[in-house]
Amino acid sequence: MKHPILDVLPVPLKREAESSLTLLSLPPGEVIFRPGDHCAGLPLVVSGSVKVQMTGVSGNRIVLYRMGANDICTLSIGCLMSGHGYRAEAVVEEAAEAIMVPRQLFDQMMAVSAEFRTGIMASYGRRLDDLMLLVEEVAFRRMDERLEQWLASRVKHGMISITHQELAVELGTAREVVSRLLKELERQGRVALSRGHIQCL
Amino acid sequence: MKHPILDVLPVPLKREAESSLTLLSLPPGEVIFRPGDHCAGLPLVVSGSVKVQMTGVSGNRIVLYRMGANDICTLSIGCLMSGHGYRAEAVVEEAAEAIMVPRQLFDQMMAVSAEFRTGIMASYGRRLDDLMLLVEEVAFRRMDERLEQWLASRVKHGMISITHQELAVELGTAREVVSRLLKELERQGRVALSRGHIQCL
DNA sequence: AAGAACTCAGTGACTAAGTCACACAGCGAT
DNA sequence: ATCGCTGTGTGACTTAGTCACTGAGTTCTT
Repeated sequence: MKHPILDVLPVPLKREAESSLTLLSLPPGEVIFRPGDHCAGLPLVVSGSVKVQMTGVSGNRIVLYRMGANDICTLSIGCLMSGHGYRAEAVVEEAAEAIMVPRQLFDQMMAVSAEFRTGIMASYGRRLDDLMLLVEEVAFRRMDERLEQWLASRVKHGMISITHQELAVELGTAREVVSRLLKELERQGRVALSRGHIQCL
Repeated sequence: MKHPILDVLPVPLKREAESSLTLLSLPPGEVIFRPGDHCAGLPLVVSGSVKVQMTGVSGNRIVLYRMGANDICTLSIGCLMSGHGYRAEAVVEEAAEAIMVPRQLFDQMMAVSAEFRTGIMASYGRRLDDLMLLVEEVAFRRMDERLEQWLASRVKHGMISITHQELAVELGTAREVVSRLLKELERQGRVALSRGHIQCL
């Protein structure tokens, strides 16, 4: 099976998982779950990239975190256990492959393997850490710094394809703020702007 | 034993827990853990109130959430599992009682009881939800609304004992901002201010 | 009891960020 | 070429955060 958390399972259970679970192919733009949705099982991300974002009462959105290869959708466990609907939304960015582990099988895995439990809990811990850092970032850091850091962290060949609106959702701010900060960077000769693209120099 | 999560355990393990675990008394102001601390075990809060806050790179602090009676310090599980130090700090507000479950015993409980596992995971889910709501609040909601809501949520007999600085940490903003907003509320005749106290009218 | 030392609160001046309203540019469809 | 849609630029204004400083209320000293 293609997800490392399954490799820690004892052989019989691993076999069962391999035979009963299928690899889902998720095209970019696909919405895996939306606010209010009920949780069908635990998604394990095998490849690609999925962003998790939430919409506030005000209608504003913000990206909370991303999941990549080998990640576990920890958010789903809470929904699975408490029966609440999701509060956030998951959208595929780069075409992804995922495995959906149904609740019953998940329970079995948790019961049987200490290593599996540790993996799940550690994943939870990381997510909690991510969110704590995000709170700090949103509450205290300057937007120009955050923007530059975001750009630096995901340039590919000096070029990024994204609209100002999308970038605003990444940072949890308004489109106008992003436009103005980018314009200032352009004036400083640090980037070149064109419709839907940012060229980092 | 005094914490409900322990009641779901099978009798032998519950007995063992009752005999080996002691109830810790924590006076107000006591720091249960600080950033960087290593995790000794899973704290279960039996009574009282504990706030969890973090300090940003800028030195600013913000309260992330509170734990009350019957809560589980979910944050500790991540540290326990991954071996990382804490990123936040826990401070006792109202004198609290807590039980500290050492890692080995916690592992045993997780191994033995499905109900215990479900309780732990559900607690994790709630904490994630809290933090997601906090992100939204900090990113998008107006400070005056947040301040009024905070006051409304914890008035006792119309009176609150807190300094503007402490209130600023609750909301993740600057002391001056709190002072100004409170002064405006006083001008509107909604509160009466005195050193260290806010009287809600 | 008087003064020193400390904590808490108030405020002006300024910068950063968010909101609102609107103009206009790039691009695809007809 | 024109229309319509989406994306971007900008001015004017409000809200929030920062800096520097004053002064008021407490507690400690002697």
